[in-house]
Amino acid sequence: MPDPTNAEIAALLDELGDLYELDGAIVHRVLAYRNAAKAVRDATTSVAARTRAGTVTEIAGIGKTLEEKLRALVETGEIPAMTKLRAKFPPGLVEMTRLPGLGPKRARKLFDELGIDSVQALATAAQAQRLRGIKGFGPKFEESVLAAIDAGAGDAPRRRTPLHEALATAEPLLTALREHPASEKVELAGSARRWADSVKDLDIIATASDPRALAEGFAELDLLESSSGIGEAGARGRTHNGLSVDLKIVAPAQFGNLLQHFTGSKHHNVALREAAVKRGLHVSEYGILDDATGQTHHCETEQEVYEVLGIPYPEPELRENRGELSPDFQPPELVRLEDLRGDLHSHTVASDGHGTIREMATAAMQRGHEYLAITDHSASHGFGNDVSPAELRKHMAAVRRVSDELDGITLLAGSEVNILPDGSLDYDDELLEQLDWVVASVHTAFGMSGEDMTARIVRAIEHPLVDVLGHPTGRLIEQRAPYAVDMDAVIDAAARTSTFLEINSSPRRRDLSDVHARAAAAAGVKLLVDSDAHRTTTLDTQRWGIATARRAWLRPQDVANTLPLDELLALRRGGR
DNA sequence: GCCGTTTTCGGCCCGACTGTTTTCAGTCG
Repeated sequence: MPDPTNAEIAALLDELGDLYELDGAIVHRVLAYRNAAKAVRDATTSVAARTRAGTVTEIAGIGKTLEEKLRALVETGEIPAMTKLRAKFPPGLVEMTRLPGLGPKRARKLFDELGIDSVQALATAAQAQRLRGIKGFGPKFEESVLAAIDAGAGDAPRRRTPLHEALATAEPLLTALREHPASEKVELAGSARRWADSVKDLDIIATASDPRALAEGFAELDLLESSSGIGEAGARGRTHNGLSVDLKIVAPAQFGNLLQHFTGSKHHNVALREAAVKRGLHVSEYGILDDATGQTHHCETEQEVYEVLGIPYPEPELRENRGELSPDFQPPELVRLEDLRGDLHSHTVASDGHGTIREMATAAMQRGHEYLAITDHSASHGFGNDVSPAELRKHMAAVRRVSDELDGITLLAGSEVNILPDGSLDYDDELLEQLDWVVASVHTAFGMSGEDMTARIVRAIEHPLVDVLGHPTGRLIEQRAPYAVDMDAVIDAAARTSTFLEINSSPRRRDLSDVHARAAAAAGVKLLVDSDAHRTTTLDTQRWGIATARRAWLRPQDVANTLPLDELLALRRGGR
């Protein structure tokens, strides 16, 4: 039986929290499960392995009791308490609590008193007006719960919007607000400001000379499909692509407090407030109350908020409660887009790209790059645009010719080679040896078992002619889960063989993820932020890869393509 | 259930909104 992944364990802990909540456990106990689930999800090593090794309680949020439950899970495949609770509460009950306005307490009451155990049963009872007989429930509740069910709440949660789509929606809104005569300061907050993989909605914080005029101007924007709640405090809107936007207009003296609060993350804010309480300070979105003086600090800027608390300012990308609030936090000098000197993964018309070698090279130069690897797909790509060995030889010659002809950029003749299901590559070594640069990636047979997939990828990493593992987990944000692969083993193999790991910058991928990239860097692996561009314009996707790198706490020295080409190549195994 | 430069017991972020209440519990972000 394979070990459960961190994501699987986290999901179980979240479910256990839900079940204990229905069981009437005190809120802090439930919160402990939710915190533990987050800690597991963010853990940079295998929690199952750490459970076996007896070091799992070193993870903040996991104590003796949870260690016991994790041990049972790892050794027997189940947690006894969970089995018991699952038998006690039908799964429909947990679904009911996903309805707005219906939490665990009231769901439990409906289950106990009316036997309602599913969203369907709830709808039937509400229609028959049977809910109003229960103390604490009335006609309004019946009405709103039916409306919510009608609107599809309680179905699968709505897909979060990938960041690049969200920012493409947000940027014209921000511009329009900044151009409005009544606006003063306008900033994007929320997970979009933290450059998260995806967002639920957009939060915008503003100050204005005439708040109501700004709110009305916002509501009238053609960019919005509808709006509501227009007033001096702001307005709420919905864009044509279905994203909801909250505009909050605040007094200039509190702009910093509000921006900090609505930038989050929620976990960062909770931890921040806990830390503040220990210093006799109480943080809210409106200010910081000082117990000692009874005074409330209002902060015009976010920097002031952290200053008053005596906490070093963390960049928004770091605010996930992953160590940025620990007492020994030193703000890292995070890598920036302008630190990159080149790009080591790109495609041309030779495979499935849309630009010629020269077009891609010229576009890379225009972006200030000193080098670009041309890495078209290999022989078995399978989409009708593969490159046969004979074609590859010609292609290599063409890449080198263009490289010689252009001043100011060096092209590497490379390939993105398929990792076949058995871990072998689909060009033979004799051909690979002639390439300047080899990216190895999985493009087929995603459904393998974790054990097989891990062995497959580790074998490719161990191949002496492979320079970098491309999009290591295969995930597509909000679309496809990573393949079952033991990332500890992959990172270990990469560290052992001096193989680079890629942060593929395609905004649909951002793979490695922030958590895995951080683990890789901690293990001494060098990362590459690559565009995987398929046309000249998508060379710009490196901004998303850099966002992930920053969320992974990476500094320039962690990212190899911040180096001049000769220094980068010297880091390859054996300085090949 | 976790955790400790107040504590191994007794705390555990903060505020707003809602509907059902006669002072508030539950829910949400």
